[in-house]
Amino acid sequence: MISEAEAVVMEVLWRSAPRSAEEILAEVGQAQQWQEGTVKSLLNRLLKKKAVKAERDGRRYLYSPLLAREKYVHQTSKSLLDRLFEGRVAPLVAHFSEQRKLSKKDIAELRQLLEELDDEQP
Amino acid sequence: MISEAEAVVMEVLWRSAPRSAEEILAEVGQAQQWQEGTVKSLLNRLLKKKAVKAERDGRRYLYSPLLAREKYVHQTSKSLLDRLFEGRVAPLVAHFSEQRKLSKKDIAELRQLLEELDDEQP
DNA sequence: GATTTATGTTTACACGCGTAAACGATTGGC
DNA sequence: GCCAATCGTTTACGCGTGTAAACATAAATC
Repeated sequence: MISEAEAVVMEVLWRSAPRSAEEILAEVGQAQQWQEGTVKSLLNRLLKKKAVKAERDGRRYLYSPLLAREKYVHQTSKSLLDRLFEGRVAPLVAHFSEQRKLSKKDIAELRQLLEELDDEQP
Repeated sequence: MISEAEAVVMEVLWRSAPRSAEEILAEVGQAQQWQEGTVKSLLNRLLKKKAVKAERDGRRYLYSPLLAREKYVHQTSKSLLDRLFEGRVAPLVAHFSEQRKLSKKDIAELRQLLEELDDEQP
């Protein structure tokens, strides 16, 4: 599985790829306070894990994701649901509801979602 | 923060406490294939992190949670939401919905939840 | 009282991660 | 052709984790 720092790099590539190491650093350097070497290392680990691929572009490489964000998000979330909420979504929502941590926007979107589910397969 | 293996021990204590190391092992040994020493180590790390407390009971200790499950669940889930879903619940539910990973039960419970929210503060 | 038994405490060790420095190779400029 | 800049690759190092063996200690038994 892919680590948290690695995921930061992936997020950049998921937003737009292919990208060079330099570009990735540029996009993430401020927020993360990373040096160049750090990004290089992370990219190499991601290569080893087959989460990204690299194609030569002159003297440098351009990196693209092989692992789809959808898949990563799903694995990660499912693992959390399994560990904390018996593998189901509703208990998680209930938890946030009890903690008063549902925004208006959340509630509106959830309503919308459920309506759409109604219309789906009758 | 508390690690995944440590959380397994916590779950036992959250279900019922106080418990001895032996009892914890008994409850978790099958599933985890852990030796006694492993549980002892995890308990000591949890003590150091102030996630559990120990009270003497004759020759042994009985352990109880200091960290509330609610709190742990919240920290862990919020961190995931922040990293993957802009910090909000609805996008997570949408994700599982798109993946057709909402059970009937989930959907029913979500509906219920939203109805209850209606009734709350008018 | 000496030995075994039951507990807890200390130490260990390999592995992944976050973070980077050092090294190497290729290329562009003079 | 040599030097400097630009990339990528290798190596490093401390820290947390998963997993446990080794050690210490106190109580129970013979």
